[in-house]
This record gives sequence, structure tokens and C-alpha cells, in this order.
Amino acid sequence: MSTTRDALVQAAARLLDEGGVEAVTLREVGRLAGVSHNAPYKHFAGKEALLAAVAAQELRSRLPGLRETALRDSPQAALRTVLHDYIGWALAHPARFKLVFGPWTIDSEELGEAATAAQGAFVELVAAAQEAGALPPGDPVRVASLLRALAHGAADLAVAGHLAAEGKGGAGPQELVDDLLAYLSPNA
Amino acid sequence: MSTTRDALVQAAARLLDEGGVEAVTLREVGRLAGVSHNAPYKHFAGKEALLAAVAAQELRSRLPGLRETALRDSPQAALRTVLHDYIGWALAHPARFKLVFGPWTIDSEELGEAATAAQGAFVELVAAAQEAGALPPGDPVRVASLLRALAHGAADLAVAGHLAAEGKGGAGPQELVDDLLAYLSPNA
DNA sequence: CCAATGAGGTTGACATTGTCAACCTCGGGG
DNA sequence: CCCCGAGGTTGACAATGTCAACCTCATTGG
Repeated sequence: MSTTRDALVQAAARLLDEGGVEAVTLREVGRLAGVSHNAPYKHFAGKEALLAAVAAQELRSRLPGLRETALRDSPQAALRTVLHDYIGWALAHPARFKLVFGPWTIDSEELGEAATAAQGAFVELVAAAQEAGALPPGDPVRVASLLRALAHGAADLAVAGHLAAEGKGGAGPQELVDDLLAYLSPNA
Repeated sequence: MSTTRDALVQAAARLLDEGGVEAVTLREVGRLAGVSHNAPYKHFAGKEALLAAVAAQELRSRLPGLRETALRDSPQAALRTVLHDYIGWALAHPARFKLVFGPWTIDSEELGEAATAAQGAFVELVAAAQEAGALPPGDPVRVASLLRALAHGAADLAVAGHLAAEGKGGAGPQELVDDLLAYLSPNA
């Protein structure tokens, strides 16, 4: 039912990609969706609710890829791929990335659920990698938080342009992930 | 000279603290500064330039504390304190934190310089900690990036509410920093 | 000495935007 | 069969970013 709602979300996502979050205007969303301004209010409480729906959809859309990657390779290879994909996602779609972690004064049911699902899948992958001896032991939630925080921070700094400022270089976000995995590997 | 400019920046910072970036409106800034709307245009190219000035000031204001901490203690203790302070700053002033790493379509001279200065001081501290044997050897810029990325990611996730979602817990942002420092410590 | 000139400020106007209210419509259930 | 609510529309309003035109001195070059 109500394909209009989906059309609105899609239109908002498109505007988001093209011009950043500031380009997402309720009226333009309406125009793109072929309805008129104020139609969005029949499906969302306001602008922020629409953006939350976009963020939730984005997060949900990434979950299958995560699950699939986790099954395809060995746990340690999968872990590395997942973290690299996270950064690749942020670099390829900075606006979506920023939006997902944006300033929500509202907390959307939808968004929370999507985030929890992704988090859970990642923790399982980390636990598997621990099992395989590719990561140190300990509470998998905590180790997962560490890895995720690094990937997230590297991605955010890179998107914001605060990483590669040094002239010499070699410290791209993906390399930082590899560095951490190397430091954590109980082989040395 | 031109104390008006400073008054504008200060007013903007206050509005930022009180109501987030969306509460910073050029007209209200003018009102708070005791001038009328459009006065800001005599000092800044536009809203974004004003926000960039606020961000630059915020970044600059944190530099002395960083330098002082770096001298007060042993390198490893100083390093830990600096990273904890970074997270404490983000949690205490989320709006300022978000602003500094916000979506700058303009790049402000001011902001870039402040960021470079802070980065440089931190790299020196990391190098000192390496010298003291508290961190593994290697390009200090790269190791510094790793530490900074983790602290930044932990702080950003915490601010966005994507960290403590797990019911059990124990994985606060500051603990993640301690975890990483422990993993990196060449003692085990 | 004095005119001009530009920095800093003001008022007025304008388009855009988020949001509210009132109205329309029509398809399905009492 | 009637009604009523979901989904849609138009119209209005205040707030906001920005532009343009005007004002006002202090400074400074002639």
C-alpha cells in the first residue's frame, strides 16, 4: 500500500545524494514525488521524521550485504571486508553516512531497530573471528565496539577532511583498519 | 579592533550551545550581539563563514589545554588524558563537536590552520610516548591517526547514541580508549 | 584643510521554507 | 445508503538567508 510514502522517501534520498542534507526540502521532495507540498505531512510528522525514515532505510539496506559477507569468507577476511565496506560506504555516500549519525532530537523506532540489527550481526562476526583466533578474547560486544569505533572514526575524519591533512601520507582510513587488525592479531 | 566580530562569534557560540546548530540563525545572532540583522554580512561572507569562525575558535581554544597536558605528566599518562579529554569535550559540548567536523562546503583558512596545529601537537605527544616505550614504533603520524580515529569514532558514536545500545554495557567511549592503549602497549 | 572614500552599520525587500488550517474526494464498512 | 477517515490539495503565515540601497563618520591623499 501507500506507494506514495516510498516515493517520498526515495525522492528525499535522491536529493540527499545530490546536494547534501540541506538540499532536502519538503517542497522539493513533494515535487519530485509528483505530489504537492504538504503531502509529506500525510505520511510523516515533519521534516525530521522523513529524514529519519531515509536514514532507517539506508541502514536496513546495508544489512543484507553485511550478512552475506560474513558468510562468504573466513571470519578474519570477512571482518576486514566488512570494516572496509563501512568506510567505502561513508566515502561513497557522505551525505547518507552523515545523516544516519545526524542530530536526531526525535528517536525513530524504525532507525533504532535497524541500528540494533546491524550491530548484532557485527558482534556475531567478531565473536566468530575471536573463535578463529584472529582477535583477542574478551567480551565480543566490547571488542566489536572497539573495531566499529575505529572504522567509524576513520571514516568520519576522512569525510570531514581531517585525516589526510599531513603532506606525506600513507594514513588512509582503510589502512588504519588494517593497522588495528594487525595490532590486535595475537600472532606477534 | 572590531569587537563586533567577536561579539557575533560569541553570540553564535551561545546559540549553538543552547539549541544546536539549527538554532544558530543570523538574525538571532545579530539580536544577541546588539546589532541588527545583516550586520553579520559586514564581517562574514554568509552563515557558513560565521559558523566556520565559531568552529575555528573552538578548535583553537582547545590547543593550550592539549599542550599543557602534554607537558604535565609522563607521555603515556598524558596521552591517555588527552584522549579522554577529547571524548569528554564531545560529550559535554556535542553541538560544538559536531560543528567542527560538520559539512564544510567552504574551507576556511582559519579552521584549517587550527586543525593542523592541534594535529601537530598530538603527533608530538604520540612520538614522545613511543620514545618512552608506551606505544609500538612506526610512523608517529600513522599511530597518531589510529588513536585519534578511535577516540573520534567512540565520541561520535556516543554522541549519536549508537554506542551504549547494548543492554549489558561496560563499553563506554573512554573505556574503548583504555582498551586500545592496553592492546597497543608492548608489555604483554 | 578638505573632499572622497571605504569600513561598518541600517532599513527594506524578496524568495524559500516549514508548518498549520481548512477544504476536497472518494472508497469501503456500519 | 450514508458517512467518515485516509490521503490529497490550496492558501496562508512567520522565520530565515541574502541582496541592494542608503547612511555615517574617521582616515587619508592631494
